Amino acid sequence: MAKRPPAPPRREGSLSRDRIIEAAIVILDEAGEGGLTFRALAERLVTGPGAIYWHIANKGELLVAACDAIVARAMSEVSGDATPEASIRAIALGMFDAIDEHPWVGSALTHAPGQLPAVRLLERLGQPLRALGVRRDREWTTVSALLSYILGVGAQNAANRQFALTEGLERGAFLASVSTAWSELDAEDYPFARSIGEQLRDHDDREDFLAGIDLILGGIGSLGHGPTV
Amino acid sequence: MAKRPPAPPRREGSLSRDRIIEAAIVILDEAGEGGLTFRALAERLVTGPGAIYWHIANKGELLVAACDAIVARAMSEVSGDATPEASIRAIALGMFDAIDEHPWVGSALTHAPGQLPAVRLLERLGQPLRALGVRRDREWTTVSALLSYILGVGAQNAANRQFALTEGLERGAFLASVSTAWSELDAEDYPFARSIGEQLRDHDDREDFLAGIDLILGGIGSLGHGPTV
DNA sequence: ACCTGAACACCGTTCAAGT
DNA sequence: ACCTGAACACCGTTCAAGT
Repeated sequence: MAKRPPAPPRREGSLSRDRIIEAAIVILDEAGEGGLTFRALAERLVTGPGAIYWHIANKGELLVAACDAIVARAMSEVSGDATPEASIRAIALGMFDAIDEHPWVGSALTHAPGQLPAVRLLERLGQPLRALGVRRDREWTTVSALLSYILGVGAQNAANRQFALTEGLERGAFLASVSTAWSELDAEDYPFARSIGEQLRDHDDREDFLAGIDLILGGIGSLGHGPTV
Repeated sequence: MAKRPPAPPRREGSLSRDRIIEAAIVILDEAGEGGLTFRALAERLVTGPGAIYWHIANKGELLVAACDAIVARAMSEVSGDATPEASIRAIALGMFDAIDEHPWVGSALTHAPGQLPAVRLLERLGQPLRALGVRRDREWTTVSALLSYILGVGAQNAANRQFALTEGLERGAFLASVSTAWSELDAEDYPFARSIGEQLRDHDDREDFLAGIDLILGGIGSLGHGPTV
């Protein structure tokens, strides 16, 4: 008689890397970075903390994997666009919106330098940059600037959200408190910060983000693309 | 007979906010973010962990204070420059170099949104931006873009260093490993990343950073400053 | 007023033991 | 092969007790 097959089909509830990552994303969305612990994860997956280590090396790898799942999804949803500039805007906005929906991705991306999630973004930005006619020897510098800007905004958005969540403020209250704090700075040492508080109070993060992208695109455009030096 | 004065002069070794911050900076420089614990700090200051809480509310405040000390120093060392563009470059480079020397500042800055350290930087950038003739209603958008870029590069540099430190690699080895990983990516899905690995391997972080600043400045310049719309 | 250090409520990670 | 859960070596923070 044949023995039981050595690898019986997993039962519905069995653990897997993907199920763990999915649960991690839910926790991160609900409770922020501080909420993701192996104990909370184990509870949600109805198992012990040790079980998770069979599928994932450590917390860092889990964060990168969760981040990558979001970035991959976001990038796959970006549709091709008419001009290279429009493509770059669309990719950047896709990432912005993904981070807006999952703030923890902003900091996770930054903490995983050179790893898959960032590479996905880099790759998507690279194609339209080539189409723009950026010189080969300036490709790295140029994508790198775009990437740094996108990650910079993302990380700050993440920090803002985290701060507001910790303090128990919503966005409006948070901005108001910062704006007030700035307006109370020393008049002699901080004239600019004092005067700009108003613009801070009712700005639009998404518009500002896009304006920054356009500044960089403007800089790329004004460089000229000829074979100079 | 007069009683002992109620507040005798502190003995040399007594604790103070400043001494704590200084010690924190030393630890952060030597051991990175992970090395800063209240126990390590207490040991260095020859006291107990509880004593520190008399002078500082919590770890977050300590990090912001340490970060602020570095930023204040860096900004005070930036000298006034001939043109607004040169000033902005000098401020940005001053910050870059400070983060290069104290990588943890890169992430600390990002995690303290709207707080004093970032405001110092914002203030310094604001003056030359006005001199550049940026329209009043675009001031926030413009400094914000510069700030996001500077913080973005800073946070990534911090992450790179942290990663290399954790992995026990120096910069060259780290770049080589990333470059190799990229060149081994799927040829169909990652043509750009594969081809750019070479430029990554021997790039200069400081030059790239400045090139990004110049792109943004170029974008600001090409906008025109007139009273349009 | 300022400091001490034990104690509390957590972490990430490991590992013998089970199935 | 995969899971369990106690145990280890840490954390940040608190607080009664000291000076």
